Amino acid sequence: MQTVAMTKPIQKRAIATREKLLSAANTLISEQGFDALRVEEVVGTAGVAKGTFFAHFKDKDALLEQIIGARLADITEAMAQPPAPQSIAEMIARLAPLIAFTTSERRVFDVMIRYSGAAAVAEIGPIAEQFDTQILLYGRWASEGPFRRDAAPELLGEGISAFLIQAIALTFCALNSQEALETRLTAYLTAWLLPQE
Amino acid sequence: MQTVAMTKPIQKRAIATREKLLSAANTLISEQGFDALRVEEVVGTAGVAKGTFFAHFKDKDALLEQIIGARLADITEAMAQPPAPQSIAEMIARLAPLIAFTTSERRVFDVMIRYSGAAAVAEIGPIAEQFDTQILLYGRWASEGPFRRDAAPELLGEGISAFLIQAIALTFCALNSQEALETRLTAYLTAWLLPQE
DNA sequence: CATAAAATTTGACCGTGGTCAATTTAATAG
DNA sequence: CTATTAAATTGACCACGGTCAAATTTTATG
Repeated sequence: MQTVAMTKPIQKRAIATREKLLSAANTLISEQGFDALRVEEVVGTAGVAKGTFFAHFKDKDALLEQIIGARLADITEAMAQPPAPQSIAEMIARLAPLIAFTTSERRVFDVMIRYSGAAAVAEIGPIAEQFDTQILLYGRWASEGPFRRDAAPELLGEGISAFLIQAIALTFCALNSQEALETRLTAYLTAWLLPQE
Repeated sequence: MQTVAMTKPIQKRAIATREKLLSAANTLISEQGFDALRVEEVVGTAGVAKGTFFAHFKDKDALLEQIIGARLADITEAMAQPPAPQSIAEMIARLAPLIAFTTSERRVFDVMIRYSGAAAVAEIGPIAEQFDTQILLYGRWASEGPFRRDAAPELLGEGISAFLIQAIALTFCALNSQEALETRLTAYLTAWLLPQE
């Protein structure tokens, strides 16, 4: 036992197997959506045994966490590129891709909510990490736009995130359309970011 | 076919069976908690066949929706009795029973979130109904206490609800304690109800 | 009562997520 | 090259939610 190789005991083909599983899952999801994903289909497509799946992912949701987290990362990065929005309307327009993805399937929203509350944990998951990043981004937006100045940017960011979730949650009730979501979110964010007293 | 009995085609022992199922479930939950509840145990305790369960409840969550909805109704009613809280601290103290129940088990929170977004649907579920009632209550509190006046009470109520959910969601991350929840909620509600500009 | 029609209940059966002891494969030492 | 050890993989198996055609019980009718 020398000084080398202490951090990573051993791994090899396992990385390739994991990639095969993720790739198979992504393919199946693109074909049939998140809700129709079956573990047996994933391992069948990947060409491995069922037990292997659970050697790589704690459960099915852990796989979804990785995949959804990765997609959120792309979306978040794209949202962060342009300069900060200078009005509520601009902000909501900027949030459109995130809203579209989050409302695309009920399952996506459920998994996101379940894994969202993990900020600041040692082993932070990919979804929680994205929530963290988003809150920071929203905080930056709040501080770089013509909005209230009496609260810490991060607090304002957390509020934006909370209102976004609330607006989306109400969307999944049958008769609330996308139109309603934006109207509702506008009311929330106006009261949150532009109080009149 | 005369003029009588058009609304209720037929029912009889079914009501008793439903009561047996609900009673059995409540007993089991009080003994082992929500998460350990098994449909087979419920029907075993109630003395009916498995299929009967699903003739009465669409799925397991539908049963939980009824039970959790009923408990929320009790809690909400108790919260509504005293006069409106006159400070953020009083408000959070008043919310204590609701917070305690909601954070008691992860499963409870998950079911509540899943069924919360149904306000204003024709066939409104018991949990969504309670959310609705709570938002109205919070709106009343906001209007009857020394808080901002530049937004509609119901909007303020929705915000309180959104922040409460956000604070609770963060609780389920390992290292956020009850203490942290109240601290966080205080910050949220202060910024929401008492903006300084 | 007898009989038909509808509501309710039944339990064998299935789909799918998840477990685990046994097997195979890769890494390391002599 | 062989032996030893640990990681990775396997697939039979289990747990549990949910389905459905058939059997049973209730209600309605003459």
